[in-house]
Amino acid sequence: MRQPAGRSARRSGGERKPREERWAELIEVATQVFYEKGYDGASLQDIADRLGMLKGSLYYYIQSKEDLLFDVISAVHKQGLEVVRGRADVPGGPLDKLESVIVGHVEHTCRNLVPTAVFLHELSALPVERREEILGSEHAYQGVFRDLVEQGQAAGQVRADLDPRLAALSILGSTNWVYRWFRPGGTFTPEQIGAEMAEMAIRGIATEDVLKARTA
Amino acid sequence: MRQPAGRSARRSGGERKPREERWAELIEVATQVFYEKGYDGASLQDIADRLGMLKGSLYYYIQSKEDLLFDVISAVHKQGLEVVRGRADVPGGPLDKLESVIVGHVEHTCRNLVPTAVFLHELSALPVERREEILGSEHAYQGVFRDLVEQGQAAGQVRADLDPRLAALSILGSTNWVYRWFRPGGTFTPEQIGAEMAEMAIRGIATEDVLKARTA
DNA sequence: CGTTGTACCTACCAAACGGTAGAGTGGGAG
DNA sequence: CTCCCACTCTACCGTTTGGTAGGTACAACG
Repeated sequence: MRQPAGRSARRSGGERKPREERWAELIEVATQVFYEKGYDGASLQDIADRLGMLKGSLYYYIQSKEDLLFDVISAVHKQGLEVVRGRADVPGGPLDKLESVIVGHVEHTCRNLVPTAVFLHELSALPVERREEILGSEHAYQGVFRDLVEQGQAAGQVRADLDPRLAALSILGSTNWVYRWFRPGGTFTPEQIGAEMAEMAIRGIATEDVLKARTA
Repeated sequence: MRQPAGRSARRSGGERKPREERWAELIEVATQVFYEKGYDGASLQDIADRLGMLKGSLYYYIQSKEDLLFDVISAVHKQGLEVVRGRADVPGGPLDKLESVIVGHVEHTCRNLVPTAVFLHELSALPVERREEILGSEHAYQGVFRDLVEQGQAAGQVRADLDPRLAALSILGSTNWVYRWFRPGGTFTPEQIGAEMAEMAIRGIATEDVLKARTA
């Protein structure tokens, strides 16, 4: 099949959309298609079909398929990073901050499930340079968590024998994994999930003193 | 380019390999290629090239590309499940079992990094029926963890207010995430990582009593 | 020596892929 | 009324894809 050719004769009614609005639609549709089929499994034909557009017309908006993935991923990553960094600035001790960060991170993941899944799953489809352009060479996300763990250790609130990087990766693992099982309308709300996960994570790394104070 | 045609005239020397040995090579190469390029991004041409074989010849061994992915994934999943189930039968209380399960799971992941990554990353490339054929309809892996959490609660060793499924998913998240950052020869050995992660996970869900006893 | 079966090659398909060039087409501005 | 240009379509390209049909060299066996 060269081109569908069926739905030609100009989409009836002919509601023309302005550039910005159409671009937003493109990103949204592309995100959804990448989510369903993966980057390599998705074709520009799929995306164009859902937009009621022909494949070639997409190139009025994009330069390449890869650009599309890049835009999808960098948008959601930037957004998430802002959330997490904002939460790290909340008043209180390191553990209070960490709690806020975890809750914020989980909520953001749940509320942006599809783009987040694309980010976490398809990042590897980008060439290394563009990947690092997004992540920042020293893994910004991971850094926020690790820094808070270290601050917690300095304050005597986190077990000193713990490796901060390992602890950060453990917490990031459990929270990032959420994108694989969370479905809106399930048993728990994003807030509940965030709260429970924060509780587990913090108890997992805290010193005895903190735990006693926390329970009391 | 139709076919390379360069290395024709029958692979010189002509060391013929018996079926079983060649099959093992195929699986190993396919696993590696799927790991590097993803299932959709990998082509049978890639795989055949690395085997020093022509694309068409692969069909002497397989029926379809999908079969290859299925075999890779189901093998490593079965193996991992055996490890985890075996560890769950270790003598001791629920938390001792859970600790052993976590350590075993992490070690297995680290020692089978490439196939595990393919399993966790490309499972979604399989059609639902075959996916469920592997996982078992009620998520066998997750079940092991959840059961242990519930047993822990029954024994008063795990906080009663915790949702067992959520706890299991949290633990599975942090341990499964390991495939994304572990590299052999890094700072930590699989044993160390397993031990630390088990410690964090168990402290995260245990009751105060258990924690006091654990420290002492 | 002839037969048989294994393991691979040759040569090909139709379909789909990402991408390009250029021709409309309709609405808004002058 | 006209002209412009934002936006989409038509028609195509070269390449690669998963997959197939039939042939062939070789070793083992009777």
